Amino acid sequence: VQPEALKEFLHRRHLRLTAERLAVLQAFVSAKKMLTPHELHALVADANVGLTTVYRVLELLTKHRCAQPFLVEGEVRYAFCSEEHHHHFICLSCHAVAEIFDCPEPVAADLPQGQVQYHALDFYGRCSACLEGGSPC
Amino acid sequence: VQPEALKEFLHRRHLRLTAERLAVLQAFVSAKKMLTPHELHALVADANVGLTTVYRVLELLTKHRCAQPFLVEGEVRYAFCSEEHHHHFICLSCHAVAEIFDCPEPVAADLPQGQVQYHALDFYGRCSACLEGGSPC
DNA sequence: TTATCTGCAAAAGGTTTGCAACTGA
DNA sequence: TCAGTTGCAAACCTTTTGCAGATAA
Repeated sequence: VQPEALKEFLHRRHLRLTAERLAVLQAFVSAKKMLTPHELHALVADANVGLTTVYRVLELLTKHRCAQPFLVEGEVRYAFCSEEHHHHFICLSCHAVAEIFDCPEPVAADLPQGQVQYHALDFYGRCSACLEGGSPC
Repeated sequence: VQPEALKEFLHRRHLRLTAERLAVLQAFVSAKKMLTPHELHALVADANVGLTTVYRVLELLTKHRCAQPFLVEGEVRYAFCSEEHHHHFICLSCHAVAEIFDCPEPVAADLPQGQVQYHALDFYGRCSACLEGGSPC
């Protein structure tokens, strides 16, 4: 998400573009990995953004489906998400996230077909960086 | 899980069969839905089982892959899980869980194939009971 | 008998809320 | 100007831990 896109995103919803939101969003997007609120706060600490604001931005993004919380090994981690339907590849070692736009449209025979509203499909493993270098990302 | 199976399960791991564990497990299995620790505690309250014990049983089951925590609408909910590979159908209204053993073996083209260790596939919607009756489950 | 398990109370974390000051539009 | 936003501190809730008493094996 570029500054312009963010401005447009916020303006469409009658929300204000603030330095804090910009800082949080840029840190979040450029991290390209799942972050805990605490980790995200650490990334914007030098911009003097409070932890409360980090929580509020995450809530805002989640509500607008631009972020999604996951439970990874007991911790709540947020991933930045595109608006299109997609899945994820998540690195268990460094929590890097890659979006998978090629949906295999999973169909299980013993599923109550008419009742499904949506599905979540996530792949877990190790990213190439973590497989190669011993110390990851 | 029947009492005998539980006894065998615990004995194999040098763990003790207690009335509390039996009560929690039976309530958990027979609920057939995702429960918060708090909800599970309420189900065994008349058996005088403490909340701490509920947490400890859930931790034990999770460690042995007999339970799995999910993040559903901001809440941590546990589902009882078979040992075989399976997926889930989760009712968004009453949190009923159905295990899906027919795995579609999802393959996405743009996925780093060699790196995937496992995948999670979950279907969300409304169970028949909730679709029919207005007041669900 | 004894290592394990339980409940209670306290501690520890993580997340949310109230509020006064600040600020983008 | 003024509704929306922020940071701080306090409140809240969930989960974990320490410990003394109870108990399965």
